[in-house]
Amino acid sequence: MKPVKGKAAVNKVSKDALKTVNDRKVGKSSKPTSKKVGAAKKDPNKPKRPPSAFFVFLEEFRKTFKEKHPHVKGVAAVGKAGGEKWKSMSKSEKAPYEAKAAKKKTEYEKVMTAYNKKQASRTDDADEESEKSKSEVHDDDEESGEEDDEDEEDDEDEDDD
DNA sequence: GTCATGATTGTTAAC
DNA sequence: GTTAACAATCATGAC
Repeated sequence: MKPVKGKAAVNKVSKDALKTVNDRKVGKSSKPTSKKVGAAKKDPNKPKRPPSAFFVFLEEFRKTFKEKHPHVKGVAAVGKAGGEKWKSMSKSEKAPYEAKAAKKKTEYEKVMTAYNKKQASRTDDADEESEKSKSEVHDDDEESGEEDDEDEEDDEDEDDD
């Protein structure tokens, strides 16, 4: 179990936004306009974004990096090294990672569609349910089970390449 | 014991 | 079109 991930994912945002942004793009513009900050509400049920090609590569790179530099601790060093290597890689070298990322993206779109549908129907339902739920215990819908796409991950994984 | 931080790039979504 | 947010990772320090 890794409860930390949940929080890490959330908390990292703040620091990421603070520093990364500051370093990366803020340079171009100084617009503190909090766009989604206020509008974006966090949905624990919302599917996570798929890893980009770089992240797919990073996963593998981390393993290699750790083997080569077992004494190096911290993800910062790995991230930096991975970033440099990524830049030095040729398109053909990145291809397999991009393919994997594309696959994940497709899945993500699928899940998102289902999620959006669910949200829509839920909102609709919520309207009616809100009345009923007053007297009834709203059953968790999360149900869970519907998440379907899980099975795919089985065959996806190591694909070919 | 729990949480934030650190570093990277790509992609997405909101404006 | 622009830009902020977020995706993974994990040892470590701070509280």
